[in-house]
Amino acid sequence: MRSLSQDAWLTAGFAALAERGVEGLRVEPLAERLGVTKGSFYHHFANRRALHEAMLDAWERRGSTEIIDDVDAAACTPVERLRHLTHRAMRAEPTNDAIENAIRVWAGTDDVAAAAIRRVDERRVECTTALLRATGLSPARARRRAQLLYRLLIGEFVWRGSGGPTATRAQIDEAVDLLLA
Amino acid sequence: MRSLSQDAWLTAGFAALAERGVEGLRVEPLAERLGVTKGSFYHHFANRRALHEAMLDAWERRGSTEIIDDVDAAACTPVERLRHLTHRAMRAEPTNDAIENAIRVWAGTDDVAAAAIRRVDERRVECTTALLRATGLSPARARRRAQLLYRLLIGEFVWRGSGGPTATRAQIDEAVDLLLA
DNA sequence: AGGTCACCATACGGTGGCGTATGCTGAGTG
DNA sequence: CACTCAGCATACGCCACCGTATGGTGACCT
Repeated sequence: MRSLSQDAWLTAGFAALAERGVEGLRVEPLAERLGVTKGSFYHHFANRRALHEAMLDAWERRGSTEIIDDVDAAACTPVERLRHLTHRAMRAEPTNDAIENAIRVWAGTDDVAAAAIRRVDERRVECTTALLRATGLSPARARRRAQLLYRLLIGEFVWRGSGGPTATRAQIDEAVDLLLA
Repeated sequence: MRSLSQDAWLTAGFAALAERGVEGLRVEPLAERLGVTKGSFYHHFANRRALHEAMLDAWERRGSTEIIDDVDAAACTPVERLRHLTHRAMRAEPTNDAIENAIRVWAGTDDVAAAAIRRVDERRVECTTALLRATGLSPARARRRAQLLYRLLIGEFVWRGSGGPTATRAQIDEAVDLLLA
């Protein structure tokens, strides 16, 4: 099947992206990892760039539904939802963290990547803003604090990636408490 | 002069690092940027790796003194110092931001870079912790909140780098207020 | 049985970058 | 004035990777 193999390349691509960043997204090493030659790659993709964009697309698509589903899943009151969302978002998943960080870095030198992560960021902040408003904060304040929380989230991801400490549940709860004060 | 030319390579290196990340730290492009050939490079450095480590060393050396000097410079009360530090640290300086981000990413695949940024992080958090303790917070709480603030700082740097909004003075002040609550 | 096509291998030319070898030049020194 | 040496140029071999061209193979269809 064609789509199956395409997916295999995408999966291998995300693994490489997590390990080495965009620069690790090279055709021949990926082929070796998959146990084939690059002849296969150029059968499924026009060129290296096509893989890149397909990956960005897949990542954005997955990143969009993920959060909303997750927030809708459990917890009823806005505050409970916010706590759930925060814990969920901050929990350590090395591969996903690394991918997100890599794409964020990638965005520094690639317009398509920048556009993708910008849309994802916007959606996430929008979602958080809505939750904060539902707890009674004014629109402007809710947005400011949503951005604050989002910076915290990014900082957590990135710091962990460069050897920093992982936030404890207590720290996360304390941060949310402070935001709701 | 030998040391002068070495510095020129370091300066060019930091510019390349800010623009393209570690992968932009290539000998021949740097040489072209400096208007010489790579023959010059290999006169000053044993190899590419030597430049990398020299840059990490220079960055860490500069990053160490910078903060302490800055905090000692103005403002008297701990709270004033904290505000000054926060504003100073968060102010947008594209090149420095980019260098810091690049080194943090670099740390993901390079042990020497990881060790360097780890030491810098530790020093900064230690400094912030001391300030927070001086405002009356308990040692444990001061440390937790210093880490919180540091995550915020990293998040600000990185988000800005990927197209996010720049924190306003009001947002920064609000964050500090929340931390001191 | 013959044809088609998805899927992959092999071989090739081209490029960009690393590191080395070697030669040139001009400024300082005895 | 001859020597030395820092500083750089030039030219080379090497490697990793990109993309293309072309051929092979097995499954599936008719």
